[in-house]
Amino acid sequence: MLPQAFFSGDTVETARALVGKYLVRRYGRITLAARITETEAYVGRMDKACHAYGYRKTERTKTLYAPPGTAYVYLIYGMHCCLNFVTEGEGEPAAVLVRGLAPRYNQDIIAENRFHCKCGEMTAYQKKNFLNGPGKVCAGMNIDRALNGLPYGSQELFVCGRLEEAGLPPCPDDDGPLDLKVGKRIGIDYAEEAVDFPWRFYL
DNA sequence: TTCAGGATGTACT
DNA sequence: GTACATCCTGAAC
Repeated sequence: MLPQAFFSGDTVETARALVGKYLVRRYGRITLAARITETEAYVGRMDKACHAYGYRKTERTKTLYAPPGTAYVYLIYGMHCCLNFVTEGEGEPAAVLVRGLAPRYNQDIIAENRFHCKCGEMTAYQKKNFLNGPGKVCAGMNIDRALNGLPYGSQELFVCGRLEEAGLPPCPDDDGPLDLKVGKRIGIDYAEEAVDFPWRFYL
């Protein structure tokens, strides 16, 4: 498991560093794992796209002020959940949004959560649109608002640098250098000058 | 393969 | 009442 200190530094750097790491989700007797392929940084201090812009503090945003590594999960567009990890020091509202994943362990269960069918039964369209969006990430990994505020270090949800750290078989495809790309964030057209910040990282 | 449009509930003004 | 860090469907090409 990555140490909590991984999340305590600069938010943009943390977003960059999270790409290629592994998200591990445990519930009941089930363990799911997936590689993080896409992230975005949100910084309340000066970022109009962030829910806590200008240190706004409400019932929803209070989780952003929690210690680093805390899970921030909220509902968007009335029907989808988004998963973030809180960054920087406690009291400093910032987070990294997990926008995309590549399944690595128990793919059949992830497919079941997402499409109510097994991996082998997915259509080409479903394979292409498996976990390539924040709402899809939460659906596949069985993440909802019940996890909002979960402290980092819980066995229910954490991040590790290698699958072996979670007792899972490694994925040889993941060896080698990362082809990391940088771009503008998505779906924040209202955020004025912040729409152009190059705070999105993806493979 | 791309596009437009609708679903849907909560937070905030 | 308005906006929202989205996803899916169906139709056209």
